[in-house]
Amino acid sequence: MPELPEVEVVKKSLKRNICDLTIKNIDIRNKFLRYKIEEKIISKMVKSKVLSVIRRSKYIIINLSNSYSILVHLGMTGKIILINSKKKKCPTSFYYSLKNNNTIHDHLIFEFNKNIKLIYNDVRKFGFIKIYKTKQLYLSPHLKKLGPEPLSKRFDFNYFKEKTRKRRIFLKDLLMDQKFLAGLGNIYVNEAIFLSKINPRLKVNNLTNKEIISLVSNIKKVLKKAVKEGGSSIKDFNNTKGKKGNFQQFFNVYARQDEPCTRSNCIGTIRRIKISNRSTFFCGKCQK
DNA sequence: AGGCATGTTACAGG
DNA sequence: ACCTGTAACATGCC
Repeated sequence: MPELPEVEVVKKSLKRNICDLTIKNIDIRNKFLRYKIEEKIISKMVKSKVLSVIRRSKYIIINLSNSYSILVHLGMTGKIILINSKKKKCPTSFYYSLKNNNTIHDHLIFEFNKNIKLIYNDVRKFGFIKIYKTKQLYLSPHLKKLGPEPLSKRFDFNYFKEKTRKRRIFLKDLLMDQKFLAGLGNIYVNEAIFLSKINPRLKVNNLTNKEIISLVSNIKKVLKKAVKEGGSSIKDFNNTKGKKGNFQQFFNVYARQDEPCTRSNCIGTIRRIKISNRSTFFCGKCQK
């Protein structure tokens, strides 16, 4: 589920649905996520109110009225599900009433007023929830070293050029590096590199100015489009209401190995290789 | 049975 | 101290 667009979609929904609500209870079903949940600390959040919900990179931050913040990362398979137990038409309530057997990966349940429940579900448990003093949040090891937001003005040609002058890694590894740019993952890196017609194994110090300009532009473009389409759903549901994203319909290369290149006028075939042990998709013809 | 999966980070070696 | 590459984490699906 979770690269920048998917996390943005979840954040938007949380913003709409839990701002101003008060936490009434926190039920810890399984404290062994990526980091062990400290029951004592998390239970201190009860009775506080949600002031705001924001996103930084692939992290969701829930700011509370008690001067603490909840930092959430969804890992590979983390999901946030919202349920309104009063509304029979609430899609997730419906889903939960049907698939009663599917709650084994519900690790945390926040109960708010107004009959709203927030469930943190995570099959692989690579995700986590941590509590920080709001003031110290950005000093946390998770947020401290992150590069700029791709959709911000800080991420531009000059930044890209400056940062890559001396580096000798593959383009794909650079874009996957959260210290260089925060929020891209395997899907959107593959897609952005395709749009710019560059070979993912090009060493970054060999990028031309033209190519850098193109990459900056296409990274922003693909992320905006993906957010607009509700993110990508590879399997299972995606947003907090159990609704799938649509961006997977717009994949040009991701998971399309052996298919003809999607670029008009290109007769190439999409290949799959490994870069740093992650699947990498590109057209051997138009991404030389 | 073994490979694969939207991610991060601890560690080793340069 | 910085840069780079590798392995590990836990679970499910082909």
